[in-house]
Amino acid sequence: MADNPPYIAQRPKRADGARNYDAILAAARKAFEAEGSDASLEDIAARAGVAIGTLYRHFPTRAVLVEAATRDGLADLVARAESVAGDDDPLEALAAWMSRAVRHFSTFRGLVGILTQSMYDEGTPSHAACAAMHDSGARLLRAAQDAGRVRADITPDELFDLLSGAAWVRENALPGGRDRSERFLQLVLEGIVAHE
Amino acid sequence: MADNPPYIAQRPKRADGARNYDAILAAARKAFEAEGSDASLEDIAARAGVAIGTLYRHFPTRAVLVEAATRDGLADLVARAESVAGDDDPLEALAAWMSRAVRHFSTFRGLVGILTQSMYDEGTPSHAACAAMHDSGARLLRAAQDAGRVRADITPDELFDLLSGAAWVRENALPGGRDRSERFLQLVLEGIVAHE
DNA sequence: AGTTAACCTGAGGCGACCTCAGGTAGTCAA
DNA sequence: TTGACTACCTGAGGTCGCCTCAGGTTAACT
Repeated sequence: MADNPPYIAQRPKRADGARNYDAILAAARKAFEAEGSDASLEDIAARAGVAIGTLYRHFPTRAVLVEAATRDGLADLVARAESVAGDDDPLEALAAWMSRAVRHFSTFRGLVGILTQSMYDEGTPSHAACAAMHDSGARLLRAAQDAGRVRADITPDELFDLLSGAAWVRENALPGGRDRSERFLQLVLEGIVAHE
Repeated sequence: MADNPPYIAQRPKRADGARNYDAILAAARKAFEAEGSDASLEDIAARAGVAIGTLYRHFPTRAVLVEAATRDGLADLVARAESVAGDDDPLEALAAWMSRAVRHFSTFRGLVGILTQSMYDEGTPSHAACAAMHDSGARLLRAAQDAGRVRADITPDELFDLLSGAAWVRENALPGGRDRSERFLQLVLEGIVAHE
């Protein structure tokens, strides 16, 4: 028990270190978006103008790099949940947030998988952020349920399953095809709303 | 246009060839189930008691091997669709078939992804089988819609999105955790049924 | 200017992918 | 049964991505 917490990347204080950290992160985001979460780390290092060892110094693991690259987005998602929490219609609030979440979950190919793993596996760099996001979503769900707008028998985990499914569909869309995740979410929501 | 069709593996006629083909397929199925669709091909060859070159002779591509390993399952799915097509309740028939499909789609990690790609990308070894399965599902959907049991505005593609989402959830379940795809499917179906 | 430790570099070992030149052995016809 | 044909098999080796580590560099602070 009490495994020491997973390593989380932090921006170095020395000027050269910080510069490289930023460059790697920028290159990583671009590469992930273009090629998915399994993009070549050596490519990322090269594009950042840095030796491979430097990349590993700052981000000892691919998971650590992914966490750093998606940190802001997840935090934003949590913030947004709090901002819509006071809306008139809690169902609208939930739906809007879910749509946002799906979009973030499918920022690049492979992200949903990493996030769903992280959701349940402590010891993963993204776990803390995921847990926070889980709570955000759970609160919105609860509010919609308390208002009688969503079936009472839906659990947060089920909500995230549906959400992940939508994100997966989105991230696996053919390059040309349009986004079908909105429709997915719409259908899912209709299976979830309370029919008086 | 008229790209030549994708290569499909076929069992050789010579005795040694057929033996090795079978051994590789058996080893591949086991490996895929244990480690997902990206299991090491060299391991598979070794476990089949065959040199790596032999594996590539029969299955020039990972996709070809996956196709061969899942061929029977897909065919079975199509057959089953035809067998339930005459059932009393077309919604029941559809639901039962979807549940089966989800189970087959998540035979091993990575399969759903391959199948959804194959669904829309001709030039993929599994495309023909996927297209056949697509039609099977579409027919069941159509029957349920004609009977007024399912909303008329659902398209086959949407059906398969939902189905893939469920399969993805299932194949990404934590080793310990129980299967949540049944519940997923149940919720999805409730968003799809016609409300009188 | 000197010291220190944070930082950077890139060669190199490992495993997986895939190819190909050369060897082996089923099969069939005579 | 024998010979010839050719489908089939083998495994060394080139490529690439992962990751480590011994040794060199330099920012930052005194």
